[in-house]
Amino acid sequence: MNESTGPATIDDVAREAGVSTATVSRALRNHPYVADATRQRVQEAAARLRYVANPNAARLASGATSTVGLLAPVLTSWYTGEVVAGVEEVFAEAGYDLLIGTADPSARERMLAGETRFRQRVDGVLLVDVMCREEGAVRLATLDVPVVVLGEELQAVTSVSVDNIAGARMAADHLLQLGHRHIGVIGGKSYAEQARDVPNDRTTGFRAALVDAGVPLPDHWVQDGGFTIEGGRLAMHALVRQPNPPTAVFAMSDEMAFGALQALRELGLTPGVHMSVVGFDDHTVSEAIGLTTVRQPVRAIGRTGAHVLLERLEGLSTIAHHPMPLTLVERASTGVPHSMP
Amino acid sequence: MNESTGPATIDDVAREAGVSTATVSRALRNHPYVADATRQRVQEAAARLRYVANPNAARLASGATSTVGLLAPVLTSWYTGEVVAGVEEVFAEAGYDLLIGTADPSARERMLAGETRFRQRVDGVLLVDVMCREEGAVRLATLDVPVVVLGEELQAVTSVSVDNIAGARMAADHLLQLGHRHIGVIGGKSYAEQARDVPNDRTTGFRAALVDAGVPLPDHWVQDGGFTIEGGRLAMHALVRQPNPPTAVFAMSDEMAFGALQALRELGLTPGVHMSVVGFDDHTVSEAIGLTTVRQPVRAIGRTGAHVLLERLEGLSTIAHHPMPLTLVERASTGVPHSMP
DNA sequence: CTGAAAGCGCTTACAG
DNA sequence: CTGAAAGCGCTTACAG
Repeated sequence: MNESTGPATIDDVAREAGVSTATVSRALRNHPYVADATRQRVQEAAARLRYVANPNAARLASGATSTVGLLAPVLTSWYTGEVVAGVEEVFAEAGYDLLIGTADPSARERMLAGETRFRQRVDGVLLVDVMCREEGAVRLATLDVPVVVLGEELQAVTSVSVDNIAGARMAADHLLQLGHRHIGVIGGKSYAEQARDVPNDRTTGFRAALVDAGVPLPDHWVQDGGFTIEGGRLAMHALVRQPNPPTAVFAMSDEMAFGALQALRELGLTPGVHMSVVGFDDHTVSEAIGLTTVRQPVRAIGRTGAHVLLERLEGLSTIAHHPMPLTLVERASTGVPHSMP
Repeated sequence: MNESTGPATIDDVAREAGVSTATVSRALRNHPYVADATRQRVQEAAARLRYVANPNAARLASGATSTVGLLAPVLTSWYTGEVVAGVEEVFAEAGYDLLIGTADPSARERMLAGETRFRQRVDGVLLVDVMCREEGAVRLATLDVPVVVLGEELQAVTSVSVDNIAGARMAADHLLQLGHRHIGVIGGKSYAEQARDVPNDRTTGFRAALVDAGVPLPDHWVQDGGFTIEGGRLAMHALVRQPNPPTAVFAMSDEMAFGALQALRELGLTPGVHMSVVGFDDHTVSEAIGLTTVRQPVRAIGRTGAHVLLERLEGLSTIAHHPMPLTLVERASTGVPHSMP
C-alpha cells in the first residue's frame, strides 16, 4: 500500500481516498460542506494508513499554535504544582499543549512582557501569582494574545482569585472564638508595603479581625517564615523563645505551619494544647497531620483559570473576575488557650 | 523600518542585514562557515527587529521536533511530580519542550506504543514507572525515537532506577537493629505476582531481610495501603486492631506512612514509642513530621533520566543502566520496641 | 461539496 | 563563506 518511508502524510491519504488534500484536511477536521460519504471514505483511508496530521505543519499553515503558556514565579511549591495540574487537565482535554515557564519574582518585568520564550509560540497566557497589579494588567491587556491572571483581582484583564483578606479573617476569628488573645503570625516578605499581594492581604485581614476584637498584635509577634517549611520552623522557635509568647499562631501557608509544628515537636509541646496553629491552603498532607487551616480550592483555581482562558481564546467571553471560595477546616492543631508547661 | 504587520520574519532580517535568508539561518544558529563580520551584522539586525525564529516553521523544515515526551501512569503523586520537575529543569535548559501524557496503568500497551499523542511530535520519550519489563523494553527499542525508562533496570533500553530490594532491606535492618521482632508491612498491589515492580521488589527485599534474621512475617501483618495517605491510615488501623499487633511497620511510601501516623494520632499512640514507622521516599514534609524513611534522590532521578535521553538524542551514548543511591534517614518515628499502652 | 494552487516561515543540499 | 531554490506538510481563500 504505502511504499514510502516514514509516517503517512496528507498526500498519502488523499491518494488512498481518491480525493484532494484540501478535502482530506476538511474531512478530518470536521468542517461543514463535506459530503458524508466523502468524509467517511477519508476517515477510513486515514485510519488504514494510521495518519496523524503533523502538528508543526498544521500550525505553520493555520497560524494557530494550539499552545498556551503558563508563567509562575516559583514552580516548586505545592500550591503552584496543584494549580498547574488543574490547568493541564483542562487544556489536555481541549487539545492544547501547555508551555511552562518560570522567572524569579524579581524578573516581574519580563513576566509581564510575556517572556521571550513564549513569543509566537502561544495563543494565550496564564499568569500564576505574578502580582501585576492594575498597572501591570493594563500593559498585559495590550499584548496580542489573551491573558488570564490567577491570584489577584483585576479590572483590565480576566482574573481568578480567592479573597485573601477574608480568608485571613476566618483564621483570626477561629482563634478568637476559641478564646485566644495572644496571637502571633508567621508570614512572608511582601513585594511592596502598599501592594496588594498575598502576604500583605493576609496580614491586613488578620490584623483587621484582631482590631475588631480589641486584641493587639505587637510587631515582635509577627515573624517571617519565607513561605517554606524550614522558615516556619525557625519562626515558631523565635516566637516560643520570647519572654511572653503567644498562645496561638496563624501561619500564612500550610508549609510554614508544618515547620511550626515541627518546632513544637522539637520543644516537646503539643499542637492544639500548648500552642494552637492554623494554616492556609489545605495541603495534601494537612489532614493527616491534623492541621486546622483555611482551605483554598487550588485544583479548581487552576481549572477555572484554564476554562476562562479557553473561552477567551474562542472569543466567547469578555473580561471578568472570577472569585473562588475559602473555607475553614478545623482539626487537632487548634484548641482553647493553655499556658506553656 | 519594518512596515509589515506582525512579528519580523527571516526575510525581514535578511533584508535588514543585506544577506540571504540562508545566511541568516546559519548565522543565528551558530553554524560554522559564516564570516564573523557577517554573523555580527545578522545578529544586530535580528536584535533590532526583535526577531525570534518561528519554531513551527523551523521544526517543519528541519524535521526535528525539539520536544520530548514524558509518560507516567499517575501524574499526581508527589514522587512523579518531583521526577517531572527534575526532567523539566534539564530539558528547559537544553531548549527542549516537554510534552506530558498520562494513561492509567492498565493502558500499559498504549504507553509502550508511545501513545498516539506523541506520534511525530517528539524526538524522544521518557517513561516513568511504567514497568515494561524486558519484553516491553525490547519493543520500545524498536520505536523510531530513543526511549529512556525510569524506575526499573532494563537491558534493551537505557534505564535509571534505584535498587528497591536493597532499599527495603535497609528499612528492615533498621527495625531489626532496634530490636523489633514483630514487624508489619503496608504495601500496594503488584501488577503481577512474579513481575519485578516497585511493591514486589520492596516486599521481596523486606521479607528476605526478616528471613535472614529468623523473624517471621505472617500474612495478616501485610496490609494493602494503595500508595495513598488514606490507604495507609486504614492499613494501620487494621494492623493495630489485631489481637497481637506488630511493634513496628514498614510503609512502602511516605504518603502511606503519613496515613499510618495519622491513625496512630487518632488512637492516641506515639510514633517511635508505641509503634515504630519507617517509610520510603523522603517526601518534602517527612522531615517536619519526623518520619524515618529510605530516601530516594527523586529530583536527581528525573535529572539523570533527562540527561541520558539528551545524550542519546545527540548520539553520544549507548544503552546503559544508571543506578541511583538510597539512604536510610533516621528520625523520631522509629525507636526501640515498646508494648502498647 | 470539491480541487488546484498559493503560502505559512523556516532549513538544507547544491552550486559556486 | 554565501546565495538561489526546493521542500517540509499542512490550511485556506478562490473558483467552480
